This record gives sequence, C-alpha cells and structure tokens, in this order.
Amino acid sequence: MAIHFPMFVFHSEQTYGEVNQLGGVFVNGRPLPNAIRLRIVELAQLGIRPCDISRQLRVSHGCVSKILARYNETGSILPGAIGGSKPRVTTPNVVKNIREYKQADPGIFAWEIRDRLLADGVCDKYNVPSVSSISRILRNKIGNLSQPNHYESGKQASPQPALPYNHIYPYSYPNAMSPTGTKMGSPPGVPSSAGPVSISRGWPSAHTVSSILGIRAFMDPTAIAGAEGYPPKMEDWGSVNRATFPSAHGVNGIDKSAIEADLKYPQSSSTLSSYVPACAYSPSNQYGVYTGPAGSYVSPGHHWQAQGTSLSHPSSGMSMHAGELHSPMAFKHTARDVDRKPPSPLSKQQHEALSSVHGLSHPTSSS
DNA sequence: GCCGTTACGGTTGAC
DNA sequence: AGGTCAACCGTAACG
Repeated sequence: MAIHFPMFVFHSEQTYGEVNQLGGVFVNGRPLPNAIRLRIVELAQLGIRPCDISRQLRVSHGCVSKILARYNETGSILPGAIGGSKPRVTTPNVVKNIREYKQADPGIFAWEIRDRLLADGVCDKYNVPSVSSISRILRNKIGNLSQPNHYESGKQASPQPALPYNHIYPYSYPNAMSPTGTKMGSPPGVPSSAGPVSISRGWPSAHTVSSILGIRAFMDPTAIAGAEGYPPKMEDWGSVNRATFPSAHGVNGIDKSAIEADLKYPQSSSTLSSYVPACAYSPSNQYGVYTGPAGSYVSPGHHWQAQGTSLSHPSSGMSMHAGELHSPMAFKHTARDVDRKPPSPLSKQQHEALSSVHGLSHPTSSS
C-alpha cells in the first residue's frame, strides 16, 4: 500500500488537523475530543470490538486500545493531565503554610516566610522554596488574601483538591461558537478579544467540539469560568484521582448537562466526577470537533445530547448517558462491514449504536 | 485480522 | 518574560 502521508487539513472555517490512515481527523499532540472518547467507551460497552470501533470512529486502534484500557482501569474517559510539572518545592503543604503566614501577617516578607518554613520544620534546607518561589506562590497561588478567590476558599476547606485539573481552560477555538452563537473570528493562535473572557490561548484545531457537537460552551464565559474562576493547581496532581472527586452530585448517572460539561471542560466539572474520576487534568485538553472533511466527526450545529445509551463502568457502577455523536463520517466500508461481516452477531442495540454513528449524514468524502 | 506496545513528533504548563 | 523539561497526546508501525 502506498505510504500514507498524514494530510494536513486546513479549512476555510479555520479548523485544521491531520488526517490519519483511517480518514479521521486528529490534532497531533492533543487528546481526542471527549465526545469521541465517550463514543469509544460506549461502543465497547455494547460489545463492539475495538477494531470495529477504530474503523467506525476513524481513530487508530492503538488509541482505542489506550482509551479503553484507561477506562477499564480508572473509570475515566478523560485524558491525563497534560503539561506542567510536579511541584518540586511548592507542595500543597508548603503553600498552605505560606498562606497561613500571610494571613497572619499580610505584610510578611518572602524571606521571612522562608525562615519560618525552616523554623517550623515545614521544609528543610534542601527543599525550602527560594524567595522568588515564595513570591511566585504568593502571587499565583495565594494572591490577595483580602479578596479570597473561589478556588482558594474552596480548596482551603479540604486537604484534597476540590477539582481536577482543568475545568476552565478555554481554548480559543478558531471555529468555536461564541456565546452568542456567532463564530469566533480570530485566526488560529490569536486569542479572541471578542468575548468578555480573555481566552488565554488560541488553539487552532480541527477538533472543535463546539462545531462538531454544537457545543457553545468552550467559548461560554460563564461556563468557562465555572464555579471557581480559578484553575486547579498542579500541585494537587498527585492526589487527583477518582477518590478525590466529590460524589455529591453523582448519582452514577450522568446526564446531558454532565456531558455538556464534559465537552466544555473535560475534567473539571464536578458534574463529571462520576464518570471522569481519574482526571488529573490539564486545563487544556479540550478542543473541539473534527470538522475536517475527511474527518467530519460531528456535524456542526448539532448539540451533544444525551439520548442514547448509558455508560456504566464495571468497577464503579457509574453510568452515564452518552450523547449521540453526530458524525457524518464516511462509513462506506463500515456499512459494508456491518452488512457483510458483522464481527459478531450484533444485538439490536449494537446495530442502533452503530447506525447512530453511521447513518447520520452522508459521507462527505470531500477529501 | 486483531490487539498490546512503543517510537515518534507534537502540545502543554509549572517551574 | 521566556526557556526548560517532564508530563501528556494520537498515530503509525511492529510483533
């Protein structure tokens, strides 16, 4: 077979990505959209084989394998935390102590804090933060104590992170819909200034979930800001896991709002916790949808809706409703496969699952 | 043909 | 402010 060059897709709609051997669109270095991840797990739970899922969703089998393995292990469909580094000296305990010192004496100097960390035995001479690190901690993690932010106030009460890593990290999806439903006009990589919320970075992507799924939320300031308005802190990574997720809301059932939240902020929404427990999350993992002609994972304008199957994790008993993945993928051969050689007798449910993926729209095959 | 694993080129974000 | 680096990503290829 011919050598396959990943095609670089760049749309007039300001989306881009590459096309894999299966015709699916992906963005190198970035996780698949949660919608796809969810679909993978969903189909697997219907008994559809990974190889078929791979073909159906046009995701490499290695990726399907990885996502399913992770799901089986952690119960989470979400990708891991991307980027950052584990704190070397800025441990939660150190931050906590610094906060206390600062609260007790708002005028305290960084060097005094440093001395106190040593004196109190919080740190030893080998791991005590530098003065500059302390300054950064004060600036970035503690901020103005007279105006405690949600994150800190929320976190303070608990030794565990209240949230996973990234609930509010908006990418500026070039083709993402603005809160008003209008397309963002910013070119890739250029933070949009149109919205009330400053988008920290541009994320040119063909995976704009918003366009695939019609999710507005990536650009929705209120959604982006979430309840906290602050990103979770990296130092909590180590303890961020399913056990740390509050299960208050989670009745093992994830409803549409949860899915939407998921799509918006992959790991952060507490509503997600029941099925995305394991995320140590990087704020940035979400991008959207695959709009490339080759990929066309989801038809723009559709909203992700919970209407189909429910997802349950064997080990946790969690379940979720999967939204329908509107994917005008070209299932030329998949339809054939199903017709000709069902991998195994598919149940009616399985057929429905597949057809929900297949038959949505025409293969655009515009690539 | 299926699937687990891994090299690779890429992104991310705390330090 | 900007570079570093270790985390992650999905694909492609191998066995």
